Amino acid sequence: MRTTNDPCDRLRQAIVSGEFQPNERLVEADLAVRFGAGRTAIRAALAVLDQEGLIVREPHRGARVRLISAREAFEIEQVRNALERLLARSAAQRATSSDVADLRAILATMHERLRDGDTLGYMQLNAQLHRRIWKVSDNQVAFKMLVTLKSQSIRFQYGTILRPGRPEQSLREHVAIVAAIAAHDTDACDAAMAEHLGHALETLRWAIESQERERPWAAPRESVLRSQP
Amino acid sequence: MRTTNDPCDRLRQAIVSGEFQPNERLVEADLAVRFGAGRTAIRAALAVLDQEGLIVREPHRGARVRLISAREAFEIEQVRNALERLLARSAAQRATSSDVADLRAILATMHERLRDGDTLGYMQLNAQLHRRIWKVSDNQVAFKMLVTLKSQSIRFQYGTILRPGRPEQSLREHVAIVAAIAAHDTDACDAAMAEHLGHALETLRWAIESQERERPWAAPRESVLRSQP
DNA sequence: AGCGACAATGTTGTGAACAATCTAGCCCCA
DNA sequence: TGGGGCTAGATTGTTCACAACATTGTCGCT
Repeated sequence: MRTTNDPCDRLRQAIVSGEFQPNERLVEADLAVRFGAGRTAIRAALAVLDQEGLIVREPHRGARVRLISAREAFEIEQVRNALERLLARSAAQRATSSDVADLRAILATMHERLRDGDTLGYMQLNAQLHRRIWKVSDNQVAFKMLVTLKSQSIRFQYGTILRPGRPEQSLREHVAIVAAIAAHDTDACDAAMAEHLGHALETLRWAIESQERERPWAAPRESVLRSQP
Repeated sequence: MRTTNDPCDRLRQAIVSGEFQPNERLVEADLAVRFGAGRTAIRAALAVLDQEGLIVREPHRGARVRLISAREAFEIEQVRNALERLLARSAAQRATSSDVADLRAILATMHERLRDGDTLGYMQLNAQLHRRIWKVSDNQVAFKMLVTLKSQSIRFQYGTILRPGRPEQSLREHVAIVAAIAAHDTDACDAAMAEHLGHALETLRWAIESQERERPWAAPRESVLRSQP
């Protein structure tokens, strides 16, 4: 069953789930019949998605799914890095024992998934853990930004887990983060999150490079990949 | 002379410049005649401004200028803090000698303004210096976010400069930041920016509290002001 | 007087029609 | 054969009218 009928949400879902390819044209009339909505509603949805950075609109030429360049993926990941560290600090301050229990429960399930080789399930729990931390830290502004960033960069997230040995390392890092939160150790939590996301950034770089190795024609490669230490 | 005719920009300008009071109703038809645009254009503008967080829209009840709470102002300032530190690091890596010269020129002018007691001019140059640093760091994603955040929190920025002794201290901090950029010392630049924005956060808290002391009835005060160390 | 139903008014949401603009295919001519 | 201009179709941008909804003031009843 579908939870919302808002064309905006449905279109967003369709884009992030890869139902529409990058650079694919989004014709208002087609979307209208597809979602059973009027062209006005579609138009409003496109305006929102444009603001969110999921699509690009050119005057009199319509909207297309936005293709996130490798360079932009790095920028997004860096911003995510900065915001997650902020929220990690805040979470270490505010976390209640109930919060910590939740986080540990997620961690335990992640451990199971990893043991069973359920990589996809692990990834989902990974995202869930981070979201739970965001919730603990209780910063609405940063929260919304992170959600938007996530939807923009989702296309790049899939390759990152394929790196050999990465899931095991990732789990260890998450354990450290939750431990720091439980201990209310702000600086340690910041450091643990920084280390985790530093590795995530490194892995993203690896994923993009290996992807470009397979099909170097796919995207016009950006020159400045290695910019951050 | 007016630079743009886009109703969205004009409406945004009108809101951030205080032409519309917080919580004031924004009736589409009125705005349409005021800006000489159709209701459709106004509608699109409202959608954008809603996404930017400058207004709130309720179904069938129209749009109002968003009132930023003190709590939200803190959240915004914290996010700004995190992003500016990121960009400061990046700027320290990438800055060319020409960039450094520009920054030093701005700094010199700030010094003059301060000596002449031109506080408003100092504030404008302050913003200009920060923007120049953003440009050096060359992270489009973070840049756009910072611009949006700035427009949201502009109402709170005015009080901060009034704190006794703050401008002098602020200038010293900016000098330290630019010095770190010139030396390409990433960590020092991060630290200098962190210190600067930490003081800015503290000053914001002071400004809000003194404002509430003058008119405690103005806004329903949030309970958790002192949340960050 | 107090209170609830209800009409009157103002405002937003939506669909249809029309105008403005872009794109692609075609023809004509060198 | 290949390129330039032109027409036809497709698509977006805009206006208008009207329906849907919320709010407010009024009237009648107790």
